[in-house]
Amino acid sequence: MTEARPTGDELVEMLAALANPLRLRIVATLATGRDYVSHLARVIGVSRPLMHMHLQRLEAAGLIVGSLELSEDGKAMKYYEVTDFDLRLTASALAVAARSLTSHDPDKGHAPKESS
Amino acid sequence: MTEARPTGDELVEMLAALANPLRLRIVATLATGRDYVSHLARVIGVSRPLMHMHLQRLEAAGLIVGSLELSEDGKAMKYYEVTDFDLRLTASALAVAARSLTSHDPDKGHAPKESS
DNA sequence: TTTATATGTAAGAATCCTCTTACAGGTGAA
DNA sequence: TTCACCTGTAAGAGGATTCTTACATATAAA
Repeated sequence: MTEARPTGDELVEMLAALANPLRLRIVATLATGRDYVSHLARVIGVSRPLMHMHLQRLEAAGLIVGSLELSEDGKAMKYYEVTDFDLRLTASALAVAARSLTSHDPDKGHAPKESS
Repeated sequence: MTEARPTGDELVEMLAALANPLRLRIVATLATGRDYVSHLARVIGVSRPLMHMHLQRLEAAGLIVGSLELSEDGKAMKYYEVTDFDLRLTASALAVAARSLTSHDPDKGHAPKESS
């Protein structure tokens, strides 16, 4: 187990990264082996800038990692691969993660009276 | 295990529902026991219409269920409680779920040439 | 009747997300 | 030089999310 226990904020970021059909498909594709962005964009059928953005989102969440390498013919290739994350989503597990959320805003008075 | 294996689309909806600090806190609170929306809004510190919206989102994803009941003094109370979902998020598990995604659009030609 | 509780829902603003188009740079081969 | 690859990023449109305010309903108690 590499990804021990993410904080609430980290968990939200991970879930947000995975809560997208295209990004889910990207992770699924990378699960079968590493690949570089242009090829990945072609395989999945998406424009390269769009792929680039989604890969950044997944990497920021810690679900994939990229490394810029030089191919034999000298071209710069950015290879991505999945990290070995393992998240368990149950109500009680989420309750634990929720304790470390940093979006309380206890000062800002929400919940106005709303009396009509 | 109640939630056997959601489809790709269902999984995305579940993840999207959980990928929000407030909704994560709602699930965490309901994990300690059922509650009705007005009280839940007060406890968490959010306006009731906002709580209502988030509860709908969570219920649509199948993470919570609500039941409208009549209290002793005749008031209508909508109680929500968590379902016993149990999701495992690994790269290979996501790869399985991704196969049942319904957002291919194989006709619509993405990935234009983009040659400058 | 008025007050307090509960429910639902609609309209609008502000913001975030998604995606395309267009530009910048680089190397190697014809 | 030109073409075919690779990389990155910025601008803008369109739509989805999030949240507030405001309205509507109902019951019980003072």
